[in-house]
Amino acid sequence: MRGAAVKKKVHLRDIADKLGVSVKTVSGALHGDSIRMAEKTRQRIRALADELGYQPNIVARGMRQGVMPLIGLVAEGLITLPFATEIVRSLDNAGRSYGLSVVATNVGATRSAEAGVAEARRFMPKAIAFATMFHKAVTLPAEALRSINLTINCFDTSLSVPAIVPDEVQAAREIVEFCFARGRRRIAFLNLPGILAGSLREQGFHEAHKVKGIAVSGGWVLPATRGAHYTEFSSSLVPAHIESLMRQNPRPDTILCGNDRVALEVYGVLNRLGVKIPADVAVASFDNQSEIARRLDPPLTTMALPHRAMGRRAAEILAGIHPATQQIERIPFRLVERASL
Amino acid sequence: MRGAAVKKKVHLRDIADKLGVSVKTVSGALHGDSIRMAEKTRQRIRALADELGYQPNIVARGMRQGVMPLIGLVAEGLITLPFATEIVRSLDNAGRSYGLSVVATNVGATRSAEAGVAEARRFMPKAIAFATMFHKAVTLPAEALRSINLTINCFDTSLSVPAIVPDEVQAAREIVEFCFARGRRRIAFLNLPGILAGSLREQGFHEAHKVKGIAVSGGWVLPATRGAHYTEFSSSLVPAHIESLMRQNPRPDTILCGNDRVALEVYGVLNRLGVKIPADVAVASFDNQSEIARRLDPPLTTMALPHRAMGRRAAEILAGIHPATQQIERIPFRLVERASL
DNA sequence: ATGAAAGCGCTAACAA
DNA sequence: TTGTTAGCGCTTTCAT
Repeated sequence: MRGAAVKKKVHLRDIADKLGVSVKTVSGALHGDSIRMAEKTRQRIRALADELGYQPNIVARGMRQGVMPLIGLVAEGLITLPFATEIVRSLDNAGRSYGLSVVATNVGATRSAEAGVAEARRFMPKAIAFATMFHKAVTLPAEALRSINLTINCFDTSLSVPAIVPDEVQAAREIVEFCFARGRRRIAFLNLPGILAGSLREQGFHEAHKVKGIAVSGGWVLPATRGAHYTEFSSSLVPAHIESLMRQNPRPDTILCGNDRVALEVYGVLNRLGVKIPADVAVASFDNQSEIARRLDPPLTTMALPHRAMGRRAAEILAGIHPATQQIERIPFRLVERASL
Repeated sequence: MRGAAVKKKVHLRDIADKLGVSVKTVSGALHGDSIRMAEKTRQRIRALADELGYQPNIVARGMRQGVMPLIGLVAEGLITLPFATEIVRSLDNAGRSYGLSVVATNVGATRSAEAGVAEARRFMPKAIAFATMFHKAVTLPAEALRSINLTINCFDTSLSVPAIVPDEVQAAREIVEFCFARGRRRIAFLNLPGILAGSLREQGFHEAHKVKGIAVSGGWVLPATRGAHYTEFSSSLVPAHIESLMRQNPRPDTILCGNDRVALEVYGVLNRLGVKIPADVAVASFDNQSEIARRLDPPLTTMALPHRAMGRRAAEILAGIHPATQQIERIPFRLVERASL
């Protein structure tokens, strides 16, 4: 019965005994030692190993070698922005193609990054990554930093560890250029105040205008919220700004939103005002939080955060396949064209 | 320098040597063997261990004992419904209080559950859980099932493994009762066709009416989408249904939505029709996908999926602290009262 | 080209 | 009460 063969745990020892060879020979046949070995012996060994469904005990191997086939992932604030977990999924997926699994641990309000890193280290992972749920600068304790091989969606201010982040400036440039290509010329920007993504996107916004030789209308780059930080709780300025913008003459032909949640609010206000999207005013945004963006009416044109690509690239680096070449590697957003622009 | 002491890896051996005792004594002092040991010896050992920052090598221990302090989490379809990752976060958090970390692996379209379980098993976790991103029945291969200690957000049709799921029937009953308490009597239900949560919620919907002796209006339990399954892509029936409902006389005083995304669409249509929420018609829903529910205007009253509680309870069971007592354990939703009802 | 033996760091029998 | 020994399953010198 084949099932039973797979069930019973089979060790190098079993294979060695059945074949009348030593344990070391079997070990060598299955991994390294490729050159110096009778091809025939190796064939026999491999065949039997397959038949018995041999799986090396990675814990034993880990102890011997001091490394487990793991990526330690220390993630900050999984609570707040769950959709960034696409990074985790992608890292898991890509990691597997290099034979690595993921041990994940959450840190945040109640738990320091240092504690998370220490926990990860105890499993002797091949590499440790620190990830945040939105793009930001962090300053990690030196002690922790020494064990971190890569930061994802953030960079340490010391720049002593390679980082992978989304390319916010590119994203803003590209969406603005797309507006221009669509014949839009008067773009208002309801940006996210107080966060890194916001200021970088604003930079790209201005750059694109400059390149095209189009002036940014005064007073049309506005904060979507009152608080310094963009949180669920900060009071929204969207209704006030949109109402004011719609009263102006000429009024904007496009509202660029700091993210899809801002866009969700913008839709609400425009709806109430009877302004048609995109006939009267186009709307575009950042993130591609698909739950929102696809379901809005009309569906929202937005720059998709490259979370999946970031995870893939991170796995490459962590597996040591294709090391980081720059301190901060910026991954481009992708334009998702829907009906709102 | 204290930092250096923590850096250099310290072994039982080091402590034993410095104190002139045997390795076994140190091991015993730090864990089991509590009774039969000179309290003084133990104090000395503990003190030195602390000072040196001793951390047992869990890989070595794992090899010896055949178990690693891990929960293997095999999760299906993290892609589709990222907000269910609250389960993972909560499991991670609660697991840690029992000294367990989480190795997570995603399965789905490209990868069988069996493969995921096999991967998890190789790390010799204390227990393995299988989780899905929405509530459903699954039929896992017998081979995999044997290694699974708990299913989360799903149950195997064989009922041979304990399961933790959200209590959909309770949720529907409770929200309907809340409508009644608010004086609402004519509730239309735009439900999710073809999924388990939908049929269970429908059951609760009817039960609550029956208990209160209020008749369900004929033709007011309607599918939100055309497709048998609720996916992003199935064509929505929301606009048609809402328009039709609003034309009736008497018309509903409440729209209960299959989930928050349906509610998002309902808001759009009601807005367009100039129907005020909740003055003209109240809206309520299920899930509490906070990105949506908090941000809608007015904020949405909804039954929150108990993902966090599910993760906590799962950790208890997996850690063996408080074993499962029933085949299927149903965790109650929580009413989140906002302004839409 | 293969085998024998040591040892990764820890815990569990068995002795003392 | 403490020490000694063996061994978890594997890889890696060192012999053969």
